[in-house]
Amino acid sequence: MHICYKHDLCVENALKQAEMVCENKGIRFTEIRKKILAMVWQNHGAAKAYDILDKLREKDISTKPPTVYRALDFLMEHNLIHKLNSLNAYVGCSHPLEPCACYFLICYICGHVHECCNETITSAILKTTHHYQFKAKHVTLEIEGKCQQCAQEN
Amino acid sequence: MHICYKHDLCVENALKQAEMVCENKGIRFTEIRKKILAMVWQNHGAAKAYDILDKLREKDISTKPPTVYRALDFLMEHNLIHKLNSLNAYVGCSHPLEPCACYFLICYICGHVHECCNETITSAILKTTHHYQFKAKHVTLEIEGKCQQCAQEN
DNA sequence: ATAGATTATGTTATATTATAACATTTTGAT
DNA sequence: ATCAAAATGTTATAATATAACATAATCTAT
Repeated sequence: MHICYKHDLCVENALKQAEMVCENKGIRFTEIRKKILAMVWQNHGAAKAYDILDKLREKDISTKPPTVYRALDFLMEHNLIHKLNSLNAYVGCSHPLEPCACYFLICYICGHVHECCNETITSAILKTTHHYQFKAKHVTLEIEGKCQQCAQEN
Repeated sequence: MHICYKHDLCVENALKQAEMVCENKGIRFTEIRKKILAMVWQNHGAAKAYDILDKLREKDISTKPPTVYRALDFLMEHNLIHKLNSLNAYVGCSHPLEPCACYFLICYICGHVHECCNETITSAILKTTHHYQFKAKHVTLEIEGKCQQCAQEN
């Protein structure tokens, strides 16, 4: 996966924003939630629930699936992460303070996930749903393919 | 779910088109595949793999998951059905002879799935992927919400 | 028409993903 | 300090999907 210059900053930033979101909303950003958010942010790929579980179990063997799923549910509810349904995996949200419909470019070579929140696509979807008088509540848009870097290299 | 005037015709048509696809491609449209395609087409909602399995087991108790998943994989490979990742369920394709990127409007009230293959959305996606020089291979676009009928009724 | 190759199906076992239900602990509000 | 609410712990199991190997059906070339 194409790496950040300093991915630590991404993680740090994500945690800081999460703190703010939770403070604004008056909800609790507990240690487990923090730890799991950091794990999802481990890189710019998508994290699998049971990989997170395994990692937690390295420190505390008694950790169980609901611990992970509850934290993931919490993080999703508050737009701190997104679930990628096509992968059954979870990815950090880069703008939790300003939630919006997000679309994902997923590289099947390197696993990199690019989140884009794109007016062009949003308005195209809106036009379509409006045409059918369909009241959209949630949009899943995941585009799998080969990212620019991987296309060059292969 | 809003029902067809004569849904039998939908099923019949789907099977006829599937015959043609398979004949064109020189692939085998076996009894199992036919039966499972018909089950997916049972209505305009999405069918769950294990519901199909249960139905098959009413006739032959020895039927096992791989039977279902193999048929579903075959049907997907040849664009006879689509998987809805947000539901883990499968829906018939209404134009298997002319495969294209399809988008789905899924009503969370009645379960109706509307397949739309919409130039507006397609070109918006194309514009975005092109911008990132991303070579898209597969698009998952599933829009959950309330369909027109259900919006009126509730 | 038949042997060998290919494709499809049967079967066993298990992997992967996720949740229900209830007990206990921690936190927040009064 | 007490009660209510929220979070976490724990047990059990549900739901979804695949690997691996055995057998059967079909196709292809002779």
